Parts: sequence; structure tokens; C-alpha cells
Amino acid sequence: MTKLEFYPVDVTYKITEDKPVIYMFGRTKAGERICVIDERFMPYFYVLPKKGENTEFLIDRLKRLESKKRDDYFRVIGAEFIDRNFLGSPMTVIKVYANTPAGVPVLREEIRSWNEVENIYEADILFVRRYLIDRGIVPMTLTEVEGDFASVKSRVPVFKAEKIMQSSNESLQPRILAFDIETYNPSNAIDMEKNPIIMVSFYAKDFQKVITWKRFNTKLNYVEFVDGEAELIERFARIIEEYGPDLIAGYFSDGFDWPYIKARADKYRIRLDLGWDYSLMKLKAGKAEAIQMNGPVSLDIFKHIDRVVSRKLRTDSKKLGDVAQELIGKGKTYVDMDKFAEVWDEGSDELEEYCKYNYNDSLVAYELTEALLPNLVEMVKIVGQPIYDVNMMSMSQLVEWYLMRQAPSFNELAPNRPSHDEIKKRRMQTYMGAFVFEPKPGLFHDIIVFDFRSLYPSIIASHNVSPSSLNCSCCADTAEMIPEIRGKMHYWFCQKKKGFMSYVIEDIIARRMRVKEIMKTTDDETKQKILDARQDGLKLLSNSFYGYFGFFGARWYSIECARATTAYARFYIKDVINKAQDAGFEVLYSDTDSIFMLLHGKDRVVAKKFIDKINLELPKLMELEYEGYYTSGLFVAVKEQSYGAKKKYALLSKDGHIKIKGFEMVRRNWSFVAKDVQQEVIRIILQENDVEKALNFVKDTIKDLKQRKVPLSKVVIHTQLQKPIAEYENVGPHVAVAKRMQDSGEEVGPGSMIKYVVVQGTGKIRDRAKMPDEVMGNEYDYDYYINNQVLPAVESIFSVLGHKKEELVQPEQSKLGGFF
DNA sequence: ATCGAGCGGGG
DNA sequence: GTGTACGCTCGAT
Repeated sequence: MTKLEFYPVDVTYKITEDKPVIYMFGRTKAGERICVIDERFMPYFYVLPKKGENTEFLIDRLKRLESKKRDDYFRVIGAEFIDRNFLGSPMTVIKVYANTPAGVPVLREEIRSWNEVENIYEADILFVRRYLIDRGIVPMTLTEVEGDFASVKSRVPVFKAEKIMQSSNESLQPRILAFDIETYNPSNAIDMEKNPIIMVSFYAKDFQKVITWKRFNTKLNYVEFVDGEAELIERFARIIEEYGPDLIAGYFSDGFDWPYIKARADKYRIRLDLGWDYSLMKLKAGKAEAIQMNGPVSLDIFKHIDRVVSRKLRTDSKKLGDVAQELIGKGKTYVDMDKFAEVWDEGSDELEEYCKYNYNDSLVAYELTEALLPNLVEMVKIVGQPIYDVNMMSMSQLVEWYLMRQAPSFNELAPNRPSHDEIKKRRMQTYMGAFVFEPKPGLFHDIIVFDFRSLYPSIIASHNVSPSSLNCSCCADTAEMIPEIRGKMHYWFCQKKKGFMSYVIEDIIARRMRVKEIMKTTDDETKQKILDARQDGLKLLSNSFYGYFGFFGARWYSIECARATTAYARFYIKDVINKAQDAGFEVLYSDTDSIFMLLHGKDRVVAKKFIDKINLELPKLMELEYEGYYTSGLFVAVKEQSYGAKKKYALLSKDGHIKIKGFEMVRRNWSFVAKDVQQEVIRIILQENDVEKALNFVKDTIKDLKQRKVPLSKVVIHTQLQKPIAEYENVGPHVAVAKRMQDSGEEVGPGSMIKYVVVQGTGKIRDRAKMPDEVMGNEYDYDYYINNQVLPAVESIFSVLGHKKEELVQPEQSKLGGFF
């Protein structure tokens, strides 16, 4: 027996001699690639017998269960009684072992039909995830194995584990290789079948390259020429093999670059055997593409940004350039993409510019990955699942897998995921949300803001809000009443025993505080960064518990818990508002956990004294904090919407920074005229603080539209065709135009970008949608552009200032009274 | 009001 | 994979 330490990165399983074997690809402490295999783990799930059934008979029947279908042979290999907790109550279930993971769904469905079975639990937990949880292995973290090297065909040594355990908290510094492709694209439709890949770039700390297959004069030392697309793809695979990365990073690479490469490789019958075990790179197509290799992990950093990071960003766009600009202060280099295909066809030296562009995209993807990796790695360590999975988990999934990982320590049986019908039902359920103190519309100065530190998590922890502490029998008569919902719906939380989720969130809060304490004791910058990422991850997680309670797809869904959380929150914030008013402050606005008050020249010390007093009366884990001071703020008259109120405000801090909340952004299928107007109006109001100027700007634009001074190019609307024209049941304007384009002999299909202009006339929009070329002069329908494009883009902004859209369209009457 | 489809990210 | 994105918005009905 040998001992070794390694960091597991990518985890999968294979069937060998009819038995499942866990494969952990990673790196040894010395930095060598390794594959550790573990044969000592079998899949299982739980069966709950119906009350009053003969359970001895059932366990016997289970043990004899087998299912043969052609080559598949699935069977139960063991069954035993086991005591668990289920949502706060003890429950005896039968733990059933299967011979292979694939057998679980088959056996599950068979057993489900049995009369003596009430329900089945934990029968949809991926084998690898189950293994990591049960064995206590945390990916990316140093793990100790005992066993021996085995002779298995592989690019890296294979070690067969007899004993395995996590040995320290130390995590791997992964080897990252970022890449990006450029494709030939003469029209603006993406066509993987027709158009070749013409460039591919790589960026790593110690390795940079751009490969292309047309030669031109260049002094760039990273450019490498090959003789064609097939060779480019082969070189691509060889570089990955030679560099041996842990993570292959890209931006939208699972959605674009990888599927593209796969499609082109298939065309040339090139095997992309990128796995460390020589396995092929696999693509799971569908709405959410997934790229699987054994060993190197595809890390599409866009996914993590889309699902977790984006809500913290100021930009609404998730384009590489915009996201990178905000996160790493670096954007895309500019090239004229419309000319790319032309330049490629010519093969001119101008291609060098496109190589630089391609190079920069890999560089930016690399730096973005590097910037987000500490947080991602900490999240991997908190949640305990592989980086590949964690990278694409949404917040609710991160919460759920954290709970799944904690559940065994509480002997808690995981509830099942909701059925389709259950989801429908849950979606219909609504409950009262946060309290919003409607702002007075207008411009104010001298504003102070307080907010509750982690309001929802601290409520969940303080008041034992948890599905398993809900309506316990022990406190039916004595439990604390939940404020706000008293009398209407009677329910309560146990006062004697901590519920699972409440305990877990309290533990997260405590852990975060400990991390923050440790941060104070070290000056080491690297350690600081890691610790900061850890506390940030814990905060993110605890902040998501409330949303998880009310999320229709959650296993531990509980509308009562969600309802109680917001009820307590409303109670506490209203209490603060009342006390603030009693203390003589003018409350301007309040939303959920924050309160905006006018200082009216009052000393800030007075305000601080006020929160100190509040904090004395709050439960231990709750705290009201000073958030900030703003020289001026613009508040919204909330416009009634079909569902709920939208919160809109803009604040200007002392350093000139503008903070905007609640303005929807324009999308790509808006005309330029609408986009331009919105952008300029926001700028004028927030930076120049000149509402009248902004109003005049819109009026001028409307005037220009009416006088047809706005060039046609600014009223063109771009919409992409998603499927063949014949498959459309509802014919929107772009489909109507596409039909005519097709009739006139143009090639139009899925992916085509349809450009159209709405022209004057009567009837449906689709009958008035014309190709830009068809439009005579400037005969666009200015009413349409005013009412459906320009006004919707700025309406919400002006409602902030109490101006109705009618003021914008009315002809100017007199200069004397301005707009009032 | 409700429903279906498009959008995002990528080139 | 012991799997099935997601939330919002517009135009049509």
C-alpha cells in the first residue's frame, strides 16, 4: 500500500465489470496529473413503506427485485431498515442498494408501482455527487489516499484507492488555459455546417498562441499558420493535450466555441480524444449545453457570471466586453466584424488585426476566469461539489447542494424534487413580500441611509424559520406568534429544537463571522483574498435561503417559511420607520431592509445614536447598520404594473458616483433611435441634473421623427429568425418580412437576422413591416416609433420626475411656464 | 388576460 | 449524468 495526497478536480464514474467505479482526475501535491479510482461505493436510495404494511415482507420482496432488459441487468443488492428525520419527524425507511447507478431509475419506477410503498426518496441524486457527500471528499481540496497504482490505459498514472479522506483545507492552484475561436461568417447567421473556423487563440500564464490557416505577413510571434481548418482543429486538440490544463476556460464556450469545434471536427472525422483517459469530448446539446471531458474541465465562465455574478454587476449586458470592462477594467479590442469575411477572402495582411482581436478575447477570458476563480473555488469548497457543476449552478442549486451536503450530519432525509403538477401548484401560490414605503417623487438632498445587516438570514436564524420546525406538536399552544400574519393563518415555529435549515443558516453566519475574525489577524494578501472570497461565498449562500424557501423547484420548499421571513422583515422595518418618525426624522423611502431619511441639517451623530438604541432591542443576530450618505437623490412615483411595484431611484454620492435602481434596459431588437434617446436622457438627468434639458432632448427627437429627419438606419429593427419560416404559427413582423425576402429569392433561414422598418398605413404591424430597401424615402411610421420605441424607452425615467408621457408628445405651447 | 416566441451570450 | 435553463418582454389572440 502506498499513500499519496492529491487534489480532485474532475469526478466521474464508469462501469467496469458491471460495477460502478469512481474516477477522480486531479493533481498530486507535487503538481503531477493523476487519476484516483475508487471501486468501493454503490448506489442506493430510500423506500418508505405504507403504514400498516408488512415491512419484513417488503424488504424481502425488494431484495429479490431484478430487471432484465436486453443487455441491461439491474438488481437490488441489499436492503435494510434505517431511521431518518424527515422535515422534523422521525421516519423509518428502507435503504435499498442497486448494482449500478443507471439501475436506480429503472428499479425506482418498478418499486413505485407497488401497493405497499408510500414513497421513494433520494433516488435522483447523481452518483458522483452522492459519493462526494458520503465520503466527505471536497473537490479542489487536498485529499489523502491509500492504495496502489493500477495498470489502466490512461495518459496519466492511475491509483486505486483503498482508503480516502480529506487531509487539509488547502486548495489547488489550477492550471488554466483559455481559448476562443473566430469563424467565417459572410452573412450574419451562424451556420456551423457551412462556415469554417478560421482562427483559434489560446491564453495561459506561460503560453499564448493564435492559429490560423491563411498566411499573411506578420511580426506577431504568437501567430502560427497551418494549412487548413482540419489541421487547425488537430492542432487545437494537440495543444490542449500538451499543455495539460485543469481548466479550459472560455466565454460562452459551452454554448458556442465547443459545439462549433465539435461540429467541424465531426465533419472531418477528427477524434477529439481530450480526456486524460483518451475518452472523447462529449457535447450534451439542448437548451443548456454541457461539455464533458474526463480530466480537463470546461469552465465556461459566462455561465457562472450569468447565474451568480451578474446580479452584482452594474451592467445589464452580459457581453464579454461589458462584463470584462466592469470586472477587470479591460474590454474587447475593436475590429470591423462586418469586414472580417471579406478580409479573410482577400487574405490580406489586415488579418493581423483580427489575430490580435482573437488573442485579446482569450486573454480577457483568462483574466476574467482568474478574477472569479477565488470565489468559485471557495464556493466549490463550501458546497462540496466539482467546479464544473458549481460553475453552472444557479443560486438555488448552490443552496440545495449545500443542504444536501449538510443533511447527513442531521440524519435528515432530503425531500423529493417537485413533480410537474406540484411545480404548477407552487407557481400559483403567492405571498406578501417586503414592505415598501413609497417614496415621494422628486429630487432631495442630504439623505442618510440605514439598513439591516443580512436581514432575511438573521430572521431565519433568530426565529427558527425552517420546514422542520414548522408546526411542531410540542409548542402548539406556547409558540411565539408570527407578526403580521397573526390570526389570518395560524402557524408557528418550534421554540425548543432548532430546525435543520435554521441551524444550517446560523452555522453559515457563525462561520462567516469566524472567517472575518481570522481576516483581521493576517496581513498576507493571498490569504486575505481567499478568506474574503470565502466570507463572500457564505454571505451569498445565506442570503439565498429566503429565495430558496419560495423557489418552486426547491426540495426544501416552504411557502410558510418564505411568508414568515417576509412577515418578520416587514415587522422590523416598520418598527424602525415608526421609531425614526418618533425621533423626528423625515422618512423618505424604505424598501425591505433599508430606510432613507432626510437629515435636514441634523448632525450625523444623532442618527448614529438612533441606530444604537434600535440595536439594543433586536435579537442577537440582527443588526441595523449605517449604509451611507448621499448629497442628492431622485425618487420615483411608482407606476402601477400588472404585478407588484417596481422600485426606481437614482442616487448621487459625494464622490459623484451615480447609483441607479430599477430602470429596465433596452434590448438588441430595439431601434437605435430608442436606444440613443434612453442613453442620453439618463446621462443628462443623472450627471447634469437638468430635467428640462432631458425633456427637451426627447421632444427634439420626437420632432425629428415627425419631420422624418431621423435617418432610416436609426429606425431599423433587428430580429433574429429562430426556426424555419413555415414552422411559425404566430407571424410577427419579422416573420412577415422574412417571408417576402424568401419570395424574392433571398436565402432566409434559422439564425438569419431580419431587418425591418415599420411604415405608415393601417392594420397590423406585421403588414406594415418592410425591408429597409423597400422603404421609399423616409416613410417610416413615426407614430409607431414614438409610441412603441422612444416613449417606452424613456417613459419610466420621466415618471421618476413626475412627468407624464403626454407632456412629451404635446406640442409646445408657450415658453413662459416651462413644463408646469 | 393569456399564450407563444424571442432574447441573452457567441461570430 | 440516479438531469432537462430561466426570467422577462413583446406581439398576437
